[in-house]
Amino acid sequence: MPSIKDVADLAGVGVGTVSRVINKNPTVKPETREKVNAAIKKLNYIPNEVARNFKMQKSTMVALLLPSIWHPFFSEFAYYIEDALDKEGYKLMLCNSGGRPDKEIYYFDMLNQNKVAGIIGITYNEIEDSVSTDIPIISLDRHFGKKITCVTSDNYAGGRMAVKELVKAGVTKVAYLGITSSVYSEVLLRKKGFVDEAEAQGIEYVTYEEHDAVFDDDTFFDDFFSKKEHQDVDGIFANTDLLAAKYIDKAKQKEIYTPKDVKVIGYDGIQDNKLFRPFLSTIRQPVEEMARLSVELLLRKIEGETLDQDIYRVPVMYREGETT
Amino acid sequence: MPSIKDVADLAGVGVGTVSRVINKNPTVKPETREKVNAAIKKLNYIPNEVARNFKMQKSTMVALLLPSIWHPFFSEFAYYIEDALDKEGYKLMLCNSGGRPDKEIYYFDMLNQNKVAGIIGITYNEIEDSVSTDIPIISLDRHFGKKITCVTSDNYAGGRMAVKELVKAGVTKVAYLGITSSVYSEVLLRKKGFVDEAEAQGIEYVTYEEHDAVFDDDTFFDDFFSKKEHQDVDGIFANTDLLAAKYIDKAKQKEIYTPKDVKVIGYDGIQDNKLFRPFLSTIRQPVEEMARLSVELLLRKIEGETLDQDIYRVPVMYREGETT
DNA sequence: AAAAACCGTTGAAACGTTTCAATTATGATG
DNA sequence: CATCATAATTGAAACGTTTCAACGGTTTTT
Repeated sequence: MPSIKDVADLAGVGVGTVSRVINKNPTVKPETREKVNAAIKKLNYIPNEVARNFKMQKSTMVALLLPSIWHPFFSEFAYYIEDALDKEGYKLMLCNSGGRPDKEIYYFDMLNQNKVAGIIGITYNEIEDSVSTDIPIISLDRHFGKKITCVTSDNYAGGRMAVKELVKAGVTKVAYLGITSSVYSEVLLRKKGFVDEAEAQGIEYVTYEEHDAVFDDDTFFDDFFSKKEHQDVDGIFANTDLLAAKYIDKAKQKEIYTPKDVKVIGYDGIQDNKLFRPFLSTIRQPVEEMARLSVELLLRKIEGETLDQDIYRVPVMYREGETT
Repeated sequence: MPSIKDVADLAGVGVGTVSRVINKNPTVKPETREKVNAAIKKLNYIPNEVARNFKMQKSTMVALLLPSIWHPFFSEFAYYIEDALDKEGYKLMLCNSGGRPDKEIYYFDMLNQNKVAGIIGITYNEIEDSVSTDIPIISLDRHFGKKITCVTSDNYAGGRMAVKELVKAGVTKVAYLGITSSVYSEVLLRKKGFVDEAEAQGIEYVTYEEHDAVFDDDTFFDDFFSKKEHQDVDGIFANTDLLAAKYIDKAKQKEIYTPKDVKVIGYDGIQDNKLFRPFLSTIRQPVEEMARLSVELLLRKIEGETLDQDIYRVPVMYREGETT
């Protein structure tokens, strides 16, 4: 592999000059530039990015740390993250934590050692502690404080919106279905929005939740359907699209049909092709916008800018499907 | 940030010794190791992976180059790739090419400059040329020759299997639906298997394909349904699950119902949750196995081993759903 | 007691780049 | 033509690690 030294020798110039040519520094005479470029071509020289990162003590690698790329929401999110990063000359490193705190910490350590330029994280952990580092971080859906900027959808508005739409569809009693986690997350506002709007509308409502550590499809729904106060529920707002889909499936087994007997609204809006049926009515998070905003904010932090907010909520919208 | 030098000074040893401690080289006296570890802890020293990569002239970064992480098949594949790589201490860099040749080449150049340890690629391009490099490569579904090892599912057997299952389900005339690309790919064997098995079974069959550059849902299916020789088709084998899902949807609009009027089998087996309906009958590629095999082979190439085959075909299986 | 063998340790060199103080070349001015 | 100002170029130093020839100390062998 030819190095910058080889190019310099062949072109009959100093290494500094070659470096300036490569980095498009304008203070180099056109004819010198010519010579250097000729030498570069002749030797088939390509700059060693690793050496450059080393010398500069920084890289253009951004890590995306999420529970699982396999999940449709995250894979769409990752798609836009990569696209946005690439447009700015950054590269994406993908880390699946499985939502496990130990793995999250393990990855944070690794990212530290690897001096990534920044991190976009979707974590279930109290990451502030693992982050003694000064690597810029964007957190999705979880607000930690000044140091870590949070990007999220307007979960509260989404919760209210869901109830409004259910009421508009003519339901008389609504239920909130949720999977909770042991850490605080903006996602909790979906429930708050639901409750507030149900009370504002003066409609009967129940909430029903289970912790993700013990969550099990069968137990969860069997419990739900067996409770007396759930019998007359005819409107469902589920925490996530996946939970909504599971509900619809389970309800069908109990001969409760959607949307005939019960209207269902999910949250996320991840369906984008014919493989996904039924087409859910849902509160759609603007995934692309959230991804691009995350990248934009992260890069601004990397550039050393201080952001004016430490939480950014992007508006959601209702997308009508076949389940209301 | 403390460096190895700082640790050495504090521990009162040479830098070489610290290096040996970090790298678990056994030729260091226990009490020295003790001292060094104490110094490491005291200074909160973490090794600089970038410097190490630089010095070693190699990294532990593996790139996954694919059309789009958004696609369910690729996102499942990526999930297992990341898992397998992480288990071996490697990291994953994700590159979405959009299937565009120019972007594929652009990424290959970039990966070269970044001296990644290896590449796992799902490409639509004649990549041999862009790969003057000696970076080990695994290619999914496309066989290029000795230099690039190919991992694929047994497409031919899959094609035959699909016909066998359709026949078993009682169909009398089968159609192959496919999207083709301009480059050779193992995927073409799905069609060959289909044709061979249809002839072996002595069943009527047609094949119907469109190039991906001009593919359009409406045109494709309107054309398909309008042809006289397609009227009595009652068994469909679609190139991919997504195409199968689209067919089912379009057929429904024409009042051709699945599986009552027509049995449909797809290829891939990407459905894994309740969001995906109907549950397709499909030829399932063992995604996890393919991913782990890809990583295993790649790492063996990275270690300098020469592999005994240049194409590895892993067996597929039939998974019965609701569409046959 | 000298020589040999072994063990543990040392620290300079090297990896390929960028940077910047120093140097040289070029051009303008009086 | 000498002087000065400016433009262009040079190359050593530095980034943090690994490696390895050399070294000193201890034990074993002769």
